[in-house]
Amino acid sequence: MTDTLDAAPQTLDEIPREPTQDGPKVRLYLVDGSGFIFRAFHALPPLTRKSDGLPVGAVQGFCNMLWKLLVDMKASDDAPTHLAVVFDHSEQTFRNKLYDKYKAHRPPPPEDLRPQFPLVRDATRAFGVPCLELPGYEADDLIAAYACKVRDFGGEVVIVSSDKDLMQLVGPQVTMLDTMKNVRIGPEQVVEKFGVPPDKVVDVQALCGDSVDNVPGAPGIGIKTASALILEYGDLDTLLSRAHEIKQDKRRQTLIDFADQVRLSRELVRLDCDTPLPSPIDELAVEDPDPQVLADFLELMEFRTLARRVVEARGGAAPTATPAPAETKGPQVPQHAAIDVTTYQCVRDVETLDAWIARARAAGIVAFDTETDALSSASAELCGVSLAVAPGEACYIPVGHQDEAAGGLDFEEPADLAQIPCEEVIARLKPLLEDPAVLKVAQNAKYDMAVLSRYGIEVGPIDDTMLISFVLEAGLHKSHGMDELAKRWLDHEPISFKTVAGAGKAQKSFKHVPLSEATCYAAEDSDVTLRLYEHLRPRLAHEHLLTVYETLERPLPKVLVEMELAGVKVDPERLRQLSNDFAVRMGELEIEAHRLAGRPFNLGSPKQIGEVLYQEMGLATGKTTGTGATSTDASVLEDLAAQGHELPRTLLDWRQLSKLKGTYTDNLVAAISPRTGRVHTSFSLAAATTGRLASSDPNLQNIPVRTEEGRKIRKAFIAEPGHVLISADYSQIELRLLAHIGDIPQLKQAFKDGLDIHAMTASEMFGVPVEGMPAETRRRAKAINFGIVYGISAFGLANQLSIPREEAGAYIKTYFDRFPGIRTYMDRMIQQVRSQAFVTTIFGRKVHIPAARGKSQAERSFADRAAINAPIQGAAADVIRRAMVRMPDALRAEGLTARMLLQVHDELVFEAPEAEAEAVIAVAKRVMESAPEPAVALSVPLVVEARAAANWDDAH
DNA sequence: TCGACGCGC
DNA sequence: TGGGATGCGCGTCGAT
Repeated sequence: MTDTLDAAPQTLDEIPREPTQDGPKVRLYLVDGSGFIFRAFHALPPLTRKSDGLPVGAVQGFCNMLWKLLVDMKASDDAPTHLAVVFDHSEQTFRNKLYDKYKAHRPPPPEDLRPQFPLVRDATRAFGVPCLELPGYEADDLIAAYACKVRDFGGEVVIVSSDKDLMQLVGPQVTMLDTMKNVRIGPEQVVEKFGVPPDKVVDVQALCGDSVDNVPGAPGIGIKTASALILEYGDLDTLLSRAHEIKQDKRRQTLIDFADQVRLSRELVRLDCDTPLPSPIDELAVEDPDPQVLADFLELMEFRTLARRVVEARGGAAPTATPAPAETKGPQVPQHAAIDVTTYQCVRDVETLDAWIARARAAGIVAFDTETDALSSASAELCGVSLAVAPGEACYIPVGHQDEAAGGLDFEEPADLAQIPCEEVIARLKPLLEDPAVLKVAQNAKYDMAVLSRYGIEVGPIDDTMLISFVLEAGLHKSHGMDELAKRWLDHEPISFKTVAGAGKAQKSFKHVPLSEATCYAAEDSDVTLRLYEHLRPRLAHEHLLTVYETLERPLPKVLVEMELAGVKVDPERLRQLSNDFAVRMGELEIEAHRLAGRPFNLGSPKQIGEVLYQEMGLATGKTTGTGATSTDASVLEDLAAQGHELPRTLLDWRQLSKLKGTYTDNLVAAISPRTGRVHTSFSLAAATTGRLASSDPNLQNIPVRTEEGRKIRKAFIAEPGHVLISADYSQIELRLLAHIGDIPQLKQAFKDGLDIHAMTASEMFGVPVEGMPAETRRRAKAINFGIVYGISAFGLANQLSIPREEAGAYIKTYFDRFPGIRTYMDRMIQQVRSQAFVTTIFGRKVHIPAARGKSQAERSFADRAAINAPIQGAAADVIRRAMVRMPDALRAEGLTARMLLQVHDELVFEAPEAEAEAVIAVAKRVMESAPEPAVALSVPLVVEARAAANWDDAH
């Protein structure tokens, strides 16, 4: 191989495996990754990836720096034997326990920077360099710990950073390197900066403090004074104990008054050399990057210049052929051996468990899945956890398996069910599942996160194969469940749950499934998940959907878990009373209906209603259902009632009550969790192709609101004592987005002027002034506005407004004449869906509409309407998702304890202490109205209306 | 398991 | 030509 990287003085074989052994001296380069990201972000002009607008400036700066370092290193006399990039883990460290204001004023990282954090770690790995990070510690502490260790073994350390906080580590064997300014920092440079040698830097920093990190220090003392004092008295303790000797009155008093604060400051700035090392030093040995992995990464990031440099440095020619178009090439997918469930391991002792955890850490990635004894994550108990560290390398860790209650004539030998105690498993898995340096992968991560959060584990960082599939192929498949994905991509049919647990009446809880079978089933799920991840994840970047995934999907499971676990309080007494009331009135209506029909019949059966109305009473409207049966739906019954018939009205009234009672009152009471006394819905992220969420078990997105009777149910949604419910909803969000997307000047102006949009539409269409406009005129315009969003036809509008079809057709024609931009928008979408079979939202979400390739005209018409609607409905869904992602932090930043409980497509419902109501409304409005920014600058304002009240109906 | 119906946005 | 003729969900019920 002529790879120039091989020309480095040491090859892998010569690198000592143990730094303690005799042999070539260790020379460790530690790159301050976190410091570098921020520096690159602020120093370099903003750069976005051309294909999809993903901000990548800091990643590019980082890659250039790392590449330059690797090249320079080889040429230099002090080339490293070992190398790692060190990252901060979380905002909470032991320093926050010492001093709660430590780094408290730090604003959250800029929005453009956040998606780049994981990418920089990807970059590091692509260059074949280990990433180091540790929960509860800053990068500086890890750097200190490694530096001390290597130094004590007689090795050398080069810290690639310009952070002054690291200068305390400089010494004969430890230097710093500022690659951006290309300067070395040794003891001399430290004296230049602090006026004292490195071993006194901590004392000086303790005295002068640091406003950026919120280290208090002593007021009025800066570097000059501090270093002079330390030089005079020798060290900080001596200075403080002899503070009374200081001549200057003010300075003397300051040091006496603030002695404790200075000592605390010293603890905050002193780096901890005893920080545990996440990886042994010999695992940091310099290795050449895998050329293919690196090339693939640079290609994905579209760093063409750097990619060319890397190829040239290797001695190869720069690629001359133009790469194939992105859509046709497809990313590389690794090939693996077929799935074999007999190879999985059942983990039943801690040594084996620890070995699996170590393998996961070494791999830096682990797929996992939780097995539970129930479907609802809010109540499910853990039965076990499976892990996969590589394709085919998976295990199952049972924790709650039991013998089935031995009853009757069961003489079978009791199975060996020895398992590691649940608490032990949780305690050992927690650090792994929370480790920022280990990526977790799950299928439908929300479920596992909800289950594990009740065991005190906050899983992260995490990728979700279901959401990746959804981003790539929403609309192409009805479900993105694992079994379907496995069949589609791995050509493999996983063991079904039914096979191991049985079905129907005979179904048993997973905890009663024998361990051997449970292991095959559970471990296979993790194995499949990991393989799916390897298959699907590369496509995100390749198909320019990484930003959609990172911003609109990946952050949401965590947010939704919090909402689902919070639940919403309902008043069971009120609902029971309503239910009784409904039942009584239904009984009366039923008697009345039987009397009118002349015989008893089932009011709940459309078929029997048809017999009574159409055959026996001879009524007719002619409307039929899809299967040819005569329809009895509400619009038909309304027509018949309008003709003066009594029975249809009775049926309509009965149906309304039946619906309310059957769907809402009774079931909501049944849905109250005995554990929390609240109702916990489940939100689905991958249900509606447009990106809307869906709610189920129970569905809290279709609680009645339109009728007086229905609103009684809404009134049963209440807040805890001393709290209020707050409802914040977007006003006309879909029409506003249509105005923006379709670029409709009159609509945009009307929204900017805050006009009544339906009245303005009516005025524009019918040429009547808004003032004194008849209500009916406005109603018609409103129906048209909504119809347009849904791709309505003249027939549909005629039905909606009960007007002749010709008249409806004329309205639509007038509408298009007045707002020609809308016709243009519709035609554009129809053309796009017919040529590509998908449309996109302004945020980049892709909605596939395969019916556009359908055989029948009906199918294609359907596709046309979906194509008109999807970019609007989808953009609205994207907007509220963005608001939801930011909401918890925004509330917390204002010191508010309010919680987000529900999302109803254009509405968010919160629960807050009464005293917080106003502040919460302000935050909710701000976050929701600015949600599109900075990704999209809308040409219309978004307006959110919010109210607080004791129940949902009054708040809405 | 399916279709009809009806609740929401 | 002419049938079918507003988007996206979920839950209940009766009929099969």
